[in-house]
Amino acid sequence: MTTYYSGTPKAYVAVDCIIFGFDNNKLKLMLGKRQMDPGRGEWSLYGGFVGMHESVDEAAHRVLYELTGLKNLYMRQVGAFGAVDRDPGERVVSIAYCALIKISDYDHQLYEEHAAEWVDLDHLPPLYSDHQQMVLKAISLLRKSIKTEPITNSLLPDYFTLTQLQHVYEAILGESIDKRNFRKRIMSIDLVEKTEMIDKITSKRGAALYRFNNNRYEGVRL
Amino acid sequence: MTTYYSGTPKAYVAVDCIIFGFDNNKLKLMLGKRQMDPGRGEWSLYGGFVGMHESVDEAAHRVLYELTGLKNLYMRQVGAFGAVDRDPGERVVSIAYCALIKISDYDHQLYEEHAAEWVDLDHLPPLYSDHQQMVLKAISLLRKSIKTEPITNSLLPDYFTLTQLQHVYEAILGESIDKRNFRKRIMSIDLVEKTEMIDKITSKRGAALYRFNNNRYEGVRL
DNA sequence: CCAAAAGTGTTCCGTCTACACCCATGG
DNA sequence: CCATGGGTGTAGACGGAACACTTTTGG
Repeated sequence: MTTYYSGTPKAYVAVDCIIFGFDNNKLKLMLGKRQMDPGRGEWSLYGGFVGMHESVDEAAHRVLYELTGLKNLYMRQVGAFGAVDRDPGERVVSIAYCALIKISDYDHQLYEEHAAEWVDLDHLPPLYSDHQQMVLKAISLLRKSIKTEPITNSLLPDYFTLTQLQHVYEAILGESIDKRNFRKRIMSIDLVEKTEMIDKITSKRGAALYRFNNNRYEGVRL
Repeated sequence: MTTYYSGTPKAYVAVDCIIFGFDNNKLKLMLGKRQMDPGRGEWSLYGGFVGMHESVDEAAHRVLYELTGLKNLYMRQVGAFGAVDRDPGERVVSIAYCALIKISDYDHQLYEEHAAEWVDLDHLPPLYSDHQQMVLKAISLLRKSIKTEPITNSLLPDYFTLTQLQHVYEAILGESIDKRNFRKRIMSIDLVEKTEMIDKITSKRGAALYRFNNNRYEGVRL
């Protein structure tokens, strides 16, 4: 071990995961009650410390994996949070990551192990430390990226109806969208393709199921 | 000092500043040669370690102040960089910040003290560690934010011609813009106001000098 | 007198928006 | 048979893009 910077103070470096899911036409956030001091019992994002032999990105993926059993999820850095007293007692700099998961893929056994809950985004409880700021920033980023990146495919199951897709857009943007205009836009980018399957669960008539085709959209706006 | 997290490893936390200026119709980046090991002599962004009694944001402002003598500059977090071996020898997580400064305000005595140089953005030398990635991400952010935030007022002197303003946009966006369309857009948002002053330096005929009025643009697109 | 930069409008085209009715079916 | 959600087209408004000539004056 070299000692180039001896005398310089170090800090704990953590990651916190803002995990979004989509269910019942609502955006949900995965929260848990903190199981360690300080802040035991408060609602909190899932997080963990960055190990010495993993990058910060890897730490975020690891934490998410430990929580959900899922790998290769959409994850994106939200930002570093470094107020002096953001953690009571110790100096912890935390790097927030936003993740999108398909709730249907989530291993439900893990709910109880981690005391995880899906909380409705517009009924958030008070959160530990600066976690609320992290969530707000993540939502703001989501709203921007939904216009240029195909992030919805991380939230929906493999097959879905156009109405479901529209609901995802509406939940993220926080506004309702005209059905005909929405379908026109979606069809003009060739983001999805129709399948032969029909969903009869949510409607009597039945709705065509679509899937994402893996074209990327380049420079497309919504 | 409490010891909630004893056993957890710590890391050095640093900030690095991507400092943009505008001169001679070009975007410039302030670089220096590293004056410490490791990497002594390599081209590098300016950075420093985060102290225990300052937030990460404050550390970034402090580093910028030490370098330029300027306070209250536009600064924006670019992101955290946390590869395991991004710093040779020690584990350093660095948080990059983008700053915009008016080159005319810069105290030129400080150039030599810090061996700072303004380097043309499209002739960047190889940079230390992951600093090039930081720069690329900062440029990408700049391109996005110029459409929604009045960042140009951080790059131009208090009084400027519309042609200068257009050159800033062109330099950041990396493409040329139609003069008439540009002026129409700028006038439709009321971003700037005409003054009685006339600049006779760059043209024989003389160009009207404008200044920013401090309206912010809310939700405006370019 | 001419080179060099400032300044100024119009037309066209594509995109976004608003808007309402019929369809299929399970219960 | 009716309630429920699925599916479809058009017209008007708006904003962005293309485009060229006149003005002023220092040298």
